[in-house]
Amino acid sequence: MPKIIDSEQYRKELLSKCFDLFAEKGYANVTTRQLSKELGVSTGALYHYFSSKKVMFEQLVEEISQQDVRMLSDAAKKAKTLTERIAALEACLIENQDYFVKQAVIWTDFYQHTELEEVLNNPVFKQVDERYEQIMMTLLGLSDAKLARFIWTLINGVLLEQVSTDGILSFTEQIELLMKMLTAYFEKHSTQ
Amino acid sequence: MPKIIDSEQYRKELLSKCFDLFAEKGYANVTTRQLSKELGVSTGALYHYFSSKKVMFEQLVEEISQQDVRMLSDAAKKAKTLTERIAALEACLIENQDYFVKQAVIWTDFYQHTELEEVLNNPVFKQVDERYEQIMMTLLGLSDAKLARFIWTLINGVLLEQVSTDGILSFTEQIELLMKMLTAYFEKHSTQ
Amino acid sequence: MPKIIDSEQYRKELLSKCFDLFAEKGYANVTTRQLSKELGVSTGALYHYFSSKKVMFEQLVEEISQQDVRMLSDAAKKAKTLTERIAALEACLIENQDYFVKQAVIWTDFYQHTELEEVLNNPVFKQVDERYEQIMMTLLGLSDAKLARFIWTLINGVLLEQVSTDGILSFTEQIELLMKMLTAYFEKHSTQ
Amino acid sequence: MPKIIDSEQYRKELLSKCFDLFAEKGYANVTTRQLSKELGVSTGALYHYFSSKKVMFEQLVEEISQQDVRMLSDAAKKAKTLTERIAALEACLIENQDYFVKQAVIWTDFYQHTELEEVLNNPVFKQVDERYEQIMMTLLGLSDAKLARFIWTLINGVLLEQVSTDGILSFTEQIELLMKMLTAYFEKHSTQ
DNA sequence: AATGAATGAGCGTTCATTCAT
DNA sequence: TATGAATGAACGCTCATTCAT
Repeated sequence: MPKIIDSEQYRKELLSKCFDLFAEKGYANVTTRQLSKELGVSTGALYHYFSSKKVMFEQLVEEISQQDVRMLSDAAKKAKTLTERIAALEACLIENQDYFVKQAVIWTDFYQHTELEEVLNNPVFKQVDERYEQIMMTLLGLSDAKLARFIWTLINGVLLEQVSTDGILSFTEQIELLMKMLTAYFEKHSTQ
Repeated sequence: MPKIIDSEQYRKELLSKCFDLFAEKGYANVTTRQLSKELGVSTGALYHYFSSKKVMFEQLVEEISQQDVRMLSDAAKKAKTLTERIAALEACLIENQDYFVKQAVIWTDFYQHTELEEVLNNPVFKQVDERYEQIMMTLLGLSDAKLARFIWTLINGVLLEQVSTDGILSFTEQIELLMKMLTAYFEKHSTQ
Repeated sequence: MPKIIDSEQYRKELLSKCFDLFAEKGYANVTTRQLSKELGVSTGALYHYFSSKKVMFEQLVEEISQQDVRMLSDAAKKAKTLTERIAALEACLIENQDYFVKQAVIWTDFYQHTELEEVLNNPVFKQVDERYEQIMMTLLGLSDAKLARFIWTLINGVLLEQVSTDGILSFTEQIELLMKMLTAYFEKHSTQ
Repeated sequence: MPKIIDSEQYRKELLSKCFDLFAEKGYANVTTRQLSKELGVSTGALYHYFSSKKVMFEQLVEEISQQDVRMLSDAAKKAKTLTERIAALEACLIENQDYFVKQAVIWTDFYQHTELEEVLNNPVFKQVDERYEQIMMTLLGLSDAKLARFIWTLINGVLLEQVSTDGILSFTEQIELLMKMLTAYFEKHSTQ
């Protein structure tokens, strides 16, 4: 029980430690006792850093979205042509497969456990949603926001499939297939 | 004998009545009291027909898969060419949009609340998974099981997106887009 | 664990059983576990009959006020002259000393743990307050509501004193003294 | 030596600052965090000056009793006849109405949260009780200790009534009425 | 077959108190 | 002295499940 000096720093550490637990069991199936045990602190300490389990989860979701943006932004930097961009996205997803699967699970869980009105009115989540749209537009050099969002939707579909099959189906294969579909679609619809 | 039939019939009625509740609130957020109230029976009666809440949910999932197969089979009957088949799938999904969204939510919820090992070892769910694979193969006239499964995965991605945006994004548009992508992919890869 | 048939009846029994506990320890110092143990039921059963600890306490307060009115009404019946009325009040208080002391403690506790606005706006408690006023007016044949209320106030002072001294000071003596004061006051101010 | 004096002085300052908080919310409803925030110190500092919340409360009660004695003693100084004494008591109570109401609340709270045996065996509180008795005897020139104590009891009844009605009933009126009763009683029983 | 009262482990949360700094 | 992060027992309450009727 060393005394924590950088409180903000420690809060983020706690968040990153609870990522796996929430991803594996889901919000409703993780108890605060499990959380505190896993994080190596008392339940009281948890409430010192987060005003409730719900708030903790929300802050985790926020944290994740920032990390996603960071990862995908980095992936986009070197790619120039559409083919290169698609390859870069594919590589980033495959490289960070475990992370992205967990992330997708947590988002799904979040939407499932939050009142819709609350989600839609929450400025943080509006912004997060827009960030995903934006990053997909930038990454693939698209001008159509809906298309960008749609591609992210399909990726999420593949990520969530991993959960239900525990990776029996090859993630790499599926992402490659998805990217081939995208390529076919772009080829067909950009030349017309 | 007639009593058993009635009882079985009644069990199925109860299941279909709890579909909406589970889809809207999620497994963990529905209490047995809510269920019994909604179904118009006592909690005791619920336990007469289902040995636990979990079993009830599992039987619902099974029931859903059978209904899915029925709906998609019907859709496939008249279609002959690949284009017609894709159109039929699109029409079926759009026509039963609400149902399929709820169904996808329930499946996701199910996987999130069940230990993986349990899912993978459960013969019922193995079979259900295979049924989805089979129906997509039949419907689209595919010989590649993985591809069939993959398409179902993408459809699920679009269905779940509806939940998080509450239909702000047009489901019809997205399904159409997905079908266009499939068409482009098939065109490109069947001629090679 | 016999199954309770007359639910309403049983609820009242539970209330009367928790009277002593609340009076001896005070609302905040009685836990629901203590209550359930003392009442011989599970904590769950408590919540079957009362929606919260607070509601339980409020219903107890209501129940008490009704009982008070009953006791004091009975006391008033036979008395005719002012002297007789005062004697009847004195007798009733002394006879039911333990009950009235506990009742006073619970009221005090209630006011101490409830937001004032809530008390003042609560129709039940308004009514209860008026009942005490009314019963004192009837009992002593007064037309002055404020005087009636004031006398009840003084009686409560004596009742609460018993708590802090645990009856070292004779309750009987003090009530007699209070009644003498009342008599002296009435004699002086009715002849003028 | 000067440090000790400062420390002692500071302790008393802290006590006087927490008077309002305890009076308004009650012992059980004030947390040590609230206390430390209100007093402008850390929770650690609180425990430097007081070994526990309970001890803090007890010392406050003691402090109050000393202040009461001081106020009532001052009131008694100039009064000579019984009529003057009663008027002086009345004036003192009315003038310091807010203080005396809070004080009565805290005493009541104290008795409600302390085991009786503990109160009765605690030399400090024995002494405090006697001080009240003494001051009432001195103030009213009484030789009967029980009568003195009884009058203080009635005054407390009126003070506590203020809490439950939030001053809707005039405190001044009620104290005047009480003093009239006392006068009537003294007149009747001193001439016999 | 059906009821709903009863159970009690376990939940999220609080808070008096401690102690490393 | 003084701080406030950390503790963990205990709180009010929930709810899947059982069982007397």
